[in-house]
Amino acid sequence: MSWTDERIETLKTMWEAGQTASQIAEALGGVSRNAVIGKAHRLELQARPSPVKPNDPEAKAAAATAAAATPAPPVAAAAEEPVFVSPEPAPTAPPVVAPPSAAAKSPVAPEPVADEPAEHADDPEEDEDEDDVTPVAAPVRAPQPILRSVGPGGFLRQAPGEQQPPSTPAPPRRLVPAKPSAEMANKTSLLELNDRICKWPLGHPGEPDFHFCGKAVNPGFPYCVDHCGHAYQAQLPRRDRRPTPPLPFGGPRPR
DNA sequence: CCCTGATTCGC
DNA sequence: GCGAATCAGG
Repeated sequence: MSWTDERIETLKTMWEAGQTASQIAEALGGVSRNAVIGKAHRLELQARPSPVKPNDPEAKAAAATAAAATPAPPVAAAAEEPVFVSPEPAPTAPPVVAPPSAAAKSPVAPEPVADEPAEHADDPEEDEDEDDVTPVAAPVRAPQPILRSVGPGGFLRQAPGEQQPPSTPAPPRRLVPAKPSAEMANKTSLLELNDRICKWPLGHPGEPDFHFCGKAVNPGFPYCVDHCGHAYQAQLPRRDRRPTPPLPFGGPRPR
């Protein structure tokens, strides 16, 4: 897998939005977490809270040397660049949400299917399943304390099994770490992705109307039922297989 | 253990 | 340029 412009742009966007390297790697597909980190550094996207001490260069150098001979003596110091959070309150999604409209049409990007209001989001017996599917991405990620926001369906559902009591009063609204773009009012933005809303991208990263599907996921998958239908397709015999891989984020954009 | 990002270095 | 291996912190 190579770093196309689109992929790099997605990487930048997600990195700056504070997504973890693992999440980015998963979203991009075909690359490892390390690849993402490595690329991010090559793009000079660094400056993120790192587990590793930024201070004490000698110890770090020592450690690095222990692993492999490190000739480079660290130049002490480097001014600490404080990380700024946007002083403006984050533009949060409005409580009322219109169903996603076909905002961006592209021959490459998945198109939103005609959709009904999410009155009945889950039919438990919807099987596009196991035999002979091409796994594009699978593992579900542990939930992260990202701001919860309404999706196009109006609200988010939980499977009965994973109900969590509202023990914590009000999840504090997280301030947007960087570059909030205001015009995405109704759209599910990168910042609102969590493990239970559909991550199917609509439009192309970097474009103003780029957003994510945002419907409730097909449990166990990163996408909603509709988009799982796009993402996981039965293997056809090789001879008459369609030459169009439905990878999100993948395709080169014809301009 | 799991996760995270940082760094190095062979390719 | 790329990314696996390896590191260290949480």
